[in-house]
Amino acid sequence: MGSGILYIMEIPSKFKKPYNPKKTEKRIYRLWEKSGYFNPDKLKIKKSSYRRKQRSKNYCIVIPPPNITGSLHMGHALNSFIQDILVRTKRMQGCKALWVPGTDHAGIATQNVVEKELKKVNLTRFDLGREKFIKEVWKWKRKYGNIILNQLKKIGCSCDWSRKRFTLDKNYIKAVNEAFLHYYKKGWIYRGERLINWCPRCKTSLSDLELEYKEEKTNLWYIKYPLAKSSKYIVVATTRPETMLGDTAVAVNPQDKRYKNLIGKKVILPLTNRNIPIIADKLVDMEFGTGAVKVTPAHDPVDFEIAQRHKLPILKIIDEEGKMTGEIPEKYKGIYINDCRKKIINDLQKENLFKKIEPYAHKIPICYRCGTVIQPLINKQWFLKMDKLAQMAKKAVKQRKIKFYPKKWEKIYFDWLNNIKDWCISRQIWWGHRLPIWQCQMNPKEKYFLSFKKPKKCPICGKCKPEQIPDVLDTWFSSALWPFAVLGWPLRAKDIKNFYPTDVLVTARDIINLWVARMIFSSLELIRKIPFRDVIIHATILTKEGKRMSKSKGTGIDPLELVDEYGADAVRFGLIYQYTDLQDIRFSEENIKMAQKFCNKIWNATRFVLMSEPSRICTNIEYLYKPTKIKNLTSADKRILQQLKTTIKKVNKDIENYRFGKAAHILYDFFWHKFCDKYIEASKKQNTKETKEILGYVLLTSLKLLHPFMPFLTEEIYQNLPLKKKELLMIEKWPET
RNA sequence: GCGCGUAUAGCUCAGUGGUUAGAGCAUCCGUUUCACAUACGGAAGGUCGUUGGUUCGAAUCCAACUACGCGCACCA
Repeated sequence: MGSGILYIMEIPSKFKKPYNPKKTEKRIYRLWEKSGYFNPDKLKIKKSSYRRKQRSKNYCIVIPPPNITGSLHMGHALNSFIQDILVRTKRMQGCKALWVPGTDHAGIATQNVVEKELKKVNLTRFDLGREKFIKEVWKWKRKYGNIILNQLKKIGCSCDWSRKRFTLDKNYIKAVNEAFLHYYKKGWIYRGERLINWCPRCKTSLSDLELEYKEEKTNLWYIKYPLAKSSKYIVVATTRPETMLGDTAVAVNPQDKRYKNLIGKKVILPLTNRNIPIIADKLVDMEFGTGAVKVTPAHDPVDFEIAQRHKLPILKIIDEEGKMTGEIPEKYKGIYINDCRKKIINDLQKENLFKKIEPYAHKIPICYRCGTVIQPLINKQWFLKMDKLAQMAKKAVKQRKIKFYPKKWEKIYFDWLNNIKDWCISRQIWWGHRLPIWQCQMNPKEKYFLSFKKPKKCPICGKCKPEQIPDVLDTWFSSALWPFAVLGWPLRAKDIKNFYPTDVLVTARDIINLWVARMIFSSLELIRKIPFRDVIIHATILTKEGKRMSKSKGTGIDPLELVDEYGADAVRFGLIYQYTDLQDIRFSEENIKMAQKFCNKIWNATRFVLMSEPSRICTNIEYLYKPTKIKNLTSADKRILQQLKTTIKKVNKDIENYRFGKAAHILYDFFWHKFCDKYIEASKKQNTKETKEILGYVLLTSLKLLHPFMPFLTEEIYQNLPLKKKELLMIEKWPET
């Protein structure tokens, strides 16, 4: 194994100019794709001290599937950079590293986008009908659904595209059916009449997690409810006077001395002349309003709970369109809630039934997909029992089988699971996984059965033609299966055997419960394994002013525009340089500029190494790994080799502990200030053979360490180094210490 | 209402008990000799949110307060 020194007369001409990412990135990405090494099946397992530390020879991350309606924003970019750093590092460390890409059909979000398109030509989904509408959505998906995945290629993501998945693929549907069947057999799926969140615009139910809240400035109306057979009255305070039409009681706190002698008496509900009781319930807050609350069981979650306890009648007075309905005076029927409110206020005023009206601000729930005010209403829906699943999910994190980074986010997880309610899994939209539930048409009672195919004969009555219920599953029901469904479950797939549980999940804090928690219990229940060992919750990227980046407000920054201006590596390094454990990152473009300069610095340092006189570089990679043959070292030589060793150790540790920002700082400091400022300067004075060799060695080792962070630049340089045995930096051996 | 997080240079952030508190960007001054002016050398810039406490010693630990952000809530 000789020294393998190659004397070169001229450096590649491209190094004479500054680094040009635009001319490089596409070509390098094609080179990687052509190599096939994004697919771990093509990788050879390498001996490496790092590989031995790994739990298995395989390493796997599944991407949080972006919605097909999505286009890359800063959050996606940060999310993807982290995953790519991990996968690229593990690949170089000798693992069969797999990063599975894919997209989510995103039920309500996608349906809304296509509905908006239809609206432009004055059509609604109901005009088209279910079948035609779904065809339109597929058409839309084929046209736009892959945009975001192609954007991931532009920022250098090394996903295995041959394993790309979509939540409505044939095989994915099998997984969803299998999961449904499993829960159904256990008796955990049931149909129930409950108070649910209803979006009158999307015309579907929503789970609690799918709500957002916005501040509403309104009034608190104090309404007099006359006592029956008396001239006295009790005053109730409300923000929604129109719901009084559905009141079936007035409730007070049992401890409240003011009302003690009224409990059990009746009041006459104004405008309707119905008699309703005054009841006592501990949920009533004596401090709020008058301490007496009107109870509208069909349209308020707390009132519903009170009604169940006291067996009160439940009067539904608001329908799925957001209009007044039911047993109410004729003049209010069929009008929208807001108009009805005005009418009611007017009518109550006429009868002098307001004690007072005071301004009041509170938060009201809105739909997370369209922003429409949510109507709580009573409705028959399908639910999944959560008690056992929640227990399992809690246990796995408590026993540290799954760890959150940073740990503080576990609290949000536990808080939700501790107060869990059964999961309403049915949605009244059309785009999604249809519930495999069929209804017998003969029986006057509601009878249902499960079937994945159209049944020839009704198994209940034996006569009728059963019909499948129209509902689809909550999008998050299918997303919850993602990590194992993409690897081939429920089949006994090789990938499941080799890559499951996956190693790490990288995501943002807003879907800890919506998605992460549900993956955990789904995996534990359905395949008796955790879905991943570590959960990285990264910061949210805000504007410099600390505001949320939003397209509609024009505060968003398009990462691809940054890539266009500074190059993908600069965006990657600049963003990761800012990575911390904080909940937010205020984005500053200055860091991207810094990284761009850093790219150029590396480029120029390479030029120096290549043209240092006599122009030569070690050509034998083995030789370069361990410059043991180098003797006669100066103190500068020894120092830089020691500093390099320390840098490798620190970078390893920081990547291992998911401290990516710190790793970037260390690499920056080492390369610029220790290697360039000090050692390169020193090398100019000590023009020895050893120095030239150390220059090459330090450069190549630095390129390897930098590759997960800035893959394009480092690969491009590597491809132009005069090395004898050269393949791709992407699969080069990670530096050992 | 309850809980969590943050507050350090003009800006974005490092820095968790120990000499004169750091980086990048921005500012000012100087330098184009041969890797790089996307560079190099230098300067200026901070009562480390406020108040109190623990300690020989606090940006760092504790408490309260203020501001901003986030999450949850039974927001009638």
